[in-house]
Amino acid sequence: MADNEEKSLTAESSSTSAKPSVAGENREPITEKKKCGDVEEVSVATELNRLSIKEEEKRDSVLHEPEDSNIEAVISGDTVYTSASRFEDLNLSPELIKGLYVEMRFEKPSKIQAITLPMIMTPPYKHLIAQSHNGSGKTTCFVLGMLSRVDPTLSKTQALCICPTRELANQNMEVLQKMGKFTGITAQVFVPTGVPVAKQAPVSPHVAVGTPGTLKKWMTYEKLDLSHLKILVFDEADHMLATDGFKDDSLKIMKDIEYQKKKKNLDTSFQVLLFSATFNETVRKFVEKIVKGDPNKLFVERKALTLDSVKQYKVVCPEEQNKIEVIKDQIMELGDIGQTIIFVETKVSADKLHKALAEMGYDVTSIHGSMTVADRDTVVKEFKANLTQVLIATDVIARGFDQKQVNLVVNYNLPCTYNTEEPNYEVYLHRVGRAGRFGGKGAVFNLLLDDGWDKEAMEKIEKYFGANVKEITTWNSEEEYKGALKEAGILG
DNA sequence: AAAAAAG
Repeated sequence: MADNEEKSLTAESSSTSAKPSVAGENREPITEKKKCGDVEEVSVATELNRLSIKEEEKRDSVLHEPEDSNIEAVISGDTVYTSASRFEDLNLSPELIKGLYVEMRFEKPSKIQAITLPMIMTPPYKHLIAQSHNGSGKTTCFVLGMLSRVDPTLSKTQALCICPTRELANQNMEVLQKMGKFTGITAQVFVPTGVPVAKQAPVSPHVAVGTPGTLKKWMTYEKLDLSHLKILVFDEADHMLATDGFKDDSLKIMKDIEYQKKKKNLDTSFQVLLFSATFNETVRKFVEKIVKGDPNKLFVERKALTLDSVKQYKVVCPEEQNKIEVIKDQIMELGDIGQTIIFVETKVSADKLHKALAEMGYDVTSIHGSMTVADRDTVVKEFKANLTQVLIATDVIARGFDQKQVNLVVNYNLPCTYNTEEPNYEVYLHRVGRAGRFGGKGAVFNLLLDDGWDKEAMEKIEKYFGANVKEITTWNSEEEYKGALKEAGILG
């Protein structure tokens, strides 16, 4: 109930939405253009290199960026976008600027923010498909994008963000509320609460954030009117539009928005932003078809996606039971290494591992989709408050979950693709990305069995990302684990 | 068989 109450972000009086300049007068454009049909292939590598030298000098900035070379950008149309080296370059309202500095405590845009924010905010508002590394600041891109495009004086829902899980929806809502605290913009999260949607009163927050099922419900019961929508965001877009993900729901919501607009004889167009750290070839092709009319695109080369700051290790355990011993003896007894997430494949194995460790007297929590929403919320709240140190999880929190203190990720099982022999490369990358947020240090332990599939899958993953995954050669050697964690920089 | 969902 409380979750679905409309929340005002207001702390001060509102202002009209800001419009950024089309191109900076005194700044150099980020692009070197090469004509290629009606689309221009644009290399931003030169600019990025220049930026990284600059950033090297200012070491103490809040946002530490992982290396962002190997980015490929395609800009459509004639608009020249200028990389925003400061938030002031974006013509944001003073209230939004205040939110960025005072509430978020940002100093300047991260690389992905510097590049995409002008693309998002400059009219004509083009669609954007943007890929960038885990922990590089994508959320700020689309949250700021939504906030900057909302007119606070118009009491209509103008921005919508669709997320794959309630946890991510809640997390994005928190960021939005913080960033927009001084703007007067209202926002509401749409996730299951236990109260039937049919019994809810109609609402019209400026910004809506939610999960597909609940959003669909609110729309079909005509409790949420999106006929004035200006901007639609898909967080974890590759999963939101994947066949084995939320493709049908996502397309249905897009159709319903158009229908709502048509019914009121309003312009049916709206800007679409697609953000993710991963876009495999299949999804990428499909995604490019979804957003019509030459979207701006930003992609990262696959081999450049793994974070250098997060060291990866693998260890072959003779028996399944040994995995629990590794967790017990090598991880639970380490002392101060920050927080840990242990990923398992199924809900049942999450419960089993939780029970096993609890019986040995260890203080762990777990989260998966069969738990009550109240329990899920509590577990996340406690973990985010640093009250718990070890969290066992299914892939509910594989994507997007942002907790800076997570230094260690354990893959109790390697992620596999359902009904195939293939490992799930995307999920692997997302899990690993829970550690080392915003350039922080991290380590990953992959617990393998000696049964063939595990080792093969691990090798495929290494090859796919060109990753260096070092082997811990003796599964029960304390020195080796400690050495690994010291090497990763998370053990003193 | 992860996830979302008064399906």
